[in-house]
Amino acid sequence: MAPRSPKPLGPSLSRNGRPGSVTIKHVAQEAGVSVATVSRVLNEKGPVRETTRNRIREVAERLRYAPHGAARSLITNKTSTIGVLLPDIYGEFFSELIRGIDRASRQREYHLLVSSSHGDRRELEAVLRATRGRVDGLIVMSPDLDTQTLQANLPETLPVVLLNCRSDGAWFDSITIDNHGGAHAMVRHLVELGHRRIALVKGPAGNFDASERQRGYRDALRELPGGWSEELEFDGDFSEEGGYLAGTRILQLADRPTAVFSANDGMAIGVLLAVRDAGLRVPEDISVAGFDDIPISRFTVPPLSSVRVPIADLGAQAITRLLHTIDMENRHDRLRVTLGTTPVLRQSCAPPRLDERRARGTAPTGESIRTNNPPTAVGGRSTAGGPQTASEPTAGGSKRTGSGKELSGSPRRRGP
Amino acid sequence: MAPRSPKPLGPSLSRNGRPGSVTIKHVAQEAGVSVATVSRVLNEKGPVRETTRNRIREVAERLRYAPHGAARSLITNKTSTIGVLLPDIYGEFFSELIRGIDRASRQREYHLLVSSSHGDRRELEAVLRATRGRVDGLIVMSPDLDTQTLQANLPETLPVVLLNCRSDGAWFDSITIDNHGGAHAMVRHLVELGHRRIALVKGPAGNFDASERQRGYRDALRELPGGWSEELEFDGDFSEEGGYLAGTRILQLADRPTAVFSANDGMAIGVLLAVRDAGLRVPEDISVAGFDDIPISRFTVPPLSSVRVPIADLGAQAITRLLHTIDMENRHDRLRVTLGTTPVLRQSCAPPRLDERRARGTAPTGESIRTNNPPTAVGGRSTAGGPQTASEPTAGGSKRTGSGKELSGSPRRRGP
DNA sequence: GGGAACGATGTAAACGTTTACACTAAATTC
DNA sequence: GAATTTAGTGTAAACGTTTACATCGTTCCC
Repeated sequence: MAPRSPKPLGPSLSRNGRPGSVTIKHVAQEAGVSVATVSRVLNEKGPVRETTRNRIREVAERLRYAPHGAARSLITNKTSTIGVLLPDIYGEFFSELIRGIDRASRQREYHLLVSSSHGDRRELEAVLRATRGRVDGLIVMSPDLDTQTLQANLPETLPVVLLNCRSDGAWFDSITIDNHGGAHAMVRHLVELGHRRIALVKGPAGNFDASERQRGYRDALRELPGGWSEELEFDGDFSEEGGYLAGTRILQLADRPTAVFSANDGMAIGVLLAVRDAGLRVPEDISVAGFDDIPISRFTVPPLSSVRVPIADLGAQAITRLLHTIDMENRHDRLRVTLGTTPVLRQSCAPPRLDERRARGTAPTGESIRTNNPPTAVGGRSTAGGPQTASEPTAGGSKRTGSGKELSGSPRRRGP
Repeated sequence: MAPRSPKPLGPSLSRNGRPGSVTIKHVAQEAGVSVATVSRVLNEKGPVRETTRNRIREVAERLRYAPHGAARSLITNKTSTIGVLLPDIYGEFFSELIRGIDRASRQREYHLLVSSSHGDRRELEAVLRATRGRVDGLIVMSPDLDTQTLQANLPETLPVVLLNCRSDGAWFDSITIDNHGGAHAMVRHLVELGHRRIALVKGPAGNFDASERQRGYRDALRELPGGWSEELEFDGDFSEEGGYLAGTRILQLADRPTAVFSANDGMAIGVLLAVRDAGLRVPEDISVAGFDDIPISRFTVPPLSSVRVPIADLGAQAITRLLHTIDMENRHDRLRVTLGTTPVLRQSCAPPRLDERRARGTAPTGESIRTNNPPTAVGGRSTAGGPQTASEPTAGGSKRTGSGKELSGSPRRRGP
């Protein structure tokens, strides 16, 4: 590629004519030392005389020298980059996750090589192979993919953390959110409110999160005499549209359910819409609960009960673990962590109507409809502990003179 | 670092003992050819005998060889990676943008090095320098940052596309969305509905998008006899909370505005909430419009009028331009593109009450409150053309028997 | 049959770093 | 004052590729 040429390199002009790429050689030449010394100064390794050091620093600064990443990682075998493989689309969840990962990695001076969509398997393989020599580790989240492909296409030495995947038999580290526990707790809560006929809006088939949440739903209902029934489970695809469709179908059931648990918030919002379009009210006529607690859920009408997921934690922990593995050269044993999820109760859930409860014989424990819960702090993250009551702005039932003071949550800037 | 050792390298064990990293040498040795030949086969350059080629391919496959990215880019001076620098937090907008960029770049077999937050200037500088030898080009979006720092810390040869930045005097390419035009058109629409007293919820000070939208708002009002007035402009920060606060203050005005234009949808949702909490109704008592048309805006109550922004386009165009610049080695002239934005009308805007209009003397053109617009296709993206009527599911005013059939828009999966 | 042209392959230089090792001169130790 | 450490620096190998050039057979064309 490069023509063979004599030694003398122009002061800040590399041989191939493109200016601007000043190398360590230029710095060395300009400072009148060898490249080794420059390298030593810049990496603060080995002893260098004070005066020399200053001179080199000054020259480097003046020439705007920045080491060539590829060259460096070629020899050090470190890229200070970690790869992030994400499923096709993840909306709110996605951006929050990236944010968590980014923050944690920046702190440790690592870069992020992100790949957000990998449709078919061949594409995934291509991406995987392409990562060689580009990343020091990999964070993979692909709830509808098999880990086989991963295992086959990655060098065994590459540290990998699986996020929220079914990690069947794979020897990767994995960090998961407690989908099952969260769903179970939320449905359990609905049951405690007095609901017996609770519909489910499922997530996409084959999706790990979706199936775990379904499992949680079923297990919660299994504790009741009636158990669960397939006819109360409706297909969905994690989209608002899908939720709307499912909601519409649910409302057409002869014996209408008194509550709907949706496998994510997006679909739950679709259900809310369907209920409204059918001329019914939430939660008076039917309760609705979601999963994920995306930011907007506090602002739906009525505010949506949901299951809070520690998304940012998920990312941060993945990074921590990954970098730890990278540091300890030797492979330690496989990690499996499950992060707790927390039900957050808002106004979209209430006890079923009195008459319905009477008809079913579930004893009422208080007045018919709970409106405004007293603000209570949301803390902890245990799944085991029962659901908690949210302290966020409640725009629920009817009039409240909101002062705005109650607005809580981290002041995240969104938009533009 | 590596100990000097004799030539013979184990069949698939690199010298430093870490297995798994099989190099081109291993392949060459195994296939009984020189590395040059292997390289030629794998890159499909130069003539190689059919049989040799097959043998090499087979060996490479068997050994799971993947070229070392860093080594390759060291010599080719191409990384097939482009860097993406984003502002701290961008929620929906952010993920959509990444998605657009990712899709476009993957198609061209480019990787993405993402850096989403760069707080202070020193941090940004560090990130910028770190990109040397890691990326072939840069996409930068930082609506509240000066381009000076960029210019100072990047090699002149690096292709850069600025997204939605004030590109004062910089010689970078820049692609911008028509913030001014969109805001202008939306406010203009409110005016045509009969509104005269229109409040603004501003974005964060110093933010480019925010200030442009404010300018659009002012320019639209300037066309009226009254003009604009500072006392109708309220501080915001692009968050729902900020919108709620601003909304509350707006409603407390003695002479209450009949409409509110918010610099983004998040704040507009906050305003919706504030109105509801004050016991008033949208759009009967007050109209509300936002900006960005984030997915959720179709599902608020009532559905929010907003300005659609071609986010994915923004990303895709940036990539296209960038790669084009990379291909053409020589620098052509600076590009400045503005992408049109499209007002999308939903149920959150209606003519002001009859009595109010009479009091102000603005002639009513029809009946008092427009409820359901006939579904019309949303197309094109011209800002110049007037606002368009949305065809999305309307959950507005009161009961509608939604069939779900009207649900349109791309079937984006969200969640989980 | 003697080049010329070409096809197939190997050799080795480069890319920009880091770092083991060699070397010198000064400082320390005995 | 000699021996030994130590600080400061240079030399050159290595990292894993790509590719210009050299080499060696063939085949082709008069």
